Amino acid sequence: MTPLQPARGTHDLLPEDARRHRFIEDTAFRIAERYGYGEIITPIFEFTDLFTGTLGETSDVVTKEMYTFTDRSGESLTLRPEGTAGVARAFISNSLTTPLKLFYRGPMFRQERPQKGRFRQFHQVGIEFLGLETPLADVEAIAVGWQLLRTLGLGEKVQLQLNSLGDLDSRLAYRHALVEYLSPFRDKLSTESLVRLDKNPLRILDSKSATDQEIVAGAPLMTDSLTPEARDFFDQVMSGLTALGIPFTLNPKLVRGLDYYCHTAFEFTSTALGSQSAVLAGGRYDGLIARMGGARTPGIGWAAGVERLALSSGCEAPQSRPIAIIPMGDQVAALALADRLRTAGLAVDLGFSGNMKKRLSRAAEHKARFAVILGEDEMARGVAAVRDLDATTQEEITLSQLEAYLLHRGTE
RNA sequence: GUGGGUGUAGCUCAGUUGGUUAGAGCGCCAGGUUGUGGUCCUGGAUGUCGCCGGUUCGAACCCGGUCACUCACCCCA
Repeated sequence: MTPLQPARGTHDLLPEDARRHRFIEDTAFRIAERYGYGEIITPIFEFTDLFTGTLGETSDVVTKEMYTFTDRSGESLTLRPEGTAGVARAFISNSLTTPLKLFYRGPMFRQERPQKGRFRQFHQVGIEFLGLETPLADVEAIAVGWQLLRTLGLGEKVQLQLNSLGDLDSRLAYRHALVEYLSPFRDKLSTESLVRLDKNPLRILDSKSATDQEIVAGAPLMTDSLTPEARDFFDQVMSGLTALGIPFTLNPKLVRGLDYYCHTAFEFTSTALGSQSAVLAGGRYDGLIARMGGARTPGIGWAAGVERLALSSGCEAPQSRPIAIIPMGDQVAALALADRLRTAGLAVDLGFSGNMKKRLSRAAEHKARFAVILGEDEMARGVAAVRDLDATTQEEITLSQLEAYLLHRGTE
């Protein structure tokens, strides 16, 4: 028998963590809604080809991290490693029309070695804005992310890095220039980067090897290879961000992991996360949907890691405040009272064990707002002591009025 | 996938050069006490010392393997 523990890189979310998790997701959706986004829920697994065809042959996500399996009918299926491919597929499958703003959330799966802020089943929230090619769409999409981070209390802890990958022509030109520059350094580059030189040279830019960085320091800048059109697009994105008061820093070495990105690439990084610093990242992917076989449809989007947001934000998820009922006498009567209050929509914390003090302190731990003490004396007199745990005041209420009283106070 | 660190009670951790029935604090449970926000007192339960194998008269301790966690690389949100 296997040990009773969760599979590697997966976790149980206990109530306290789950509350934070849901709060982050809900906050993200609430904010996206203000920008006109609607939620889309796509399947957690898709045909394997969807991912191999769209994410890029060179990405590790495809080549060695996917949870791929064959079902009983012999179909190759894959647990989604990210959200955009599924949303794009849904856009085509359902013949949706643009402009379209879609929000998604849910689990993603990658078989990586777990570490801080990185898990095999992790959760993302994300948005996709389809159909507009204007740089203002990029600005607005980034604004959604910025609002989210600020709302979660991360405004000060996070930095927006911005770059442009340019259009296809710009990209090819730059790739060429970069390879040309790097080739003379072949014997000095790290072995990883040597592989990347052929496979995905842009990746060398964000290599963490010190010697690579020295070499890269003198490399031509991506922004210098932009076509005039791409340059203009990027300028408009920057001026838009400035107009909205969103601070950013240019990072000409910022690269996107997945193949389908062009033009705007951005990444909000947090210092609270060790080496997994990207907390919300995305970019423009004008070629993706056409490449999948749909009509040519530009798009911009981002995804944020819920666990990473939870790790770096100190935000407190609001908690419901129950009414604590402390029956010292007739417990059946207390149970009935609690049930009536619950039917009326109030949260009630009913404890049967421990002495008065213990129950009161437990009520405080559970963030109860009121404690209703049903002592034998009081019940004999037909009253209950209602203690306001915030104000530490207390008054006696007759049992017949108790329900109305709590309903009134509990919703004020 | 590669490298480092760590695995002892629910949690945080002690545990001497290998030596009897493996400990503490906190938490938990029961009872008592104090009627009004963590009190105090008494009592109690809980461990295959991560797992498997080896060395040894004897292993929580030494060795090998394995699993898990963790940090970094790779990659990525």
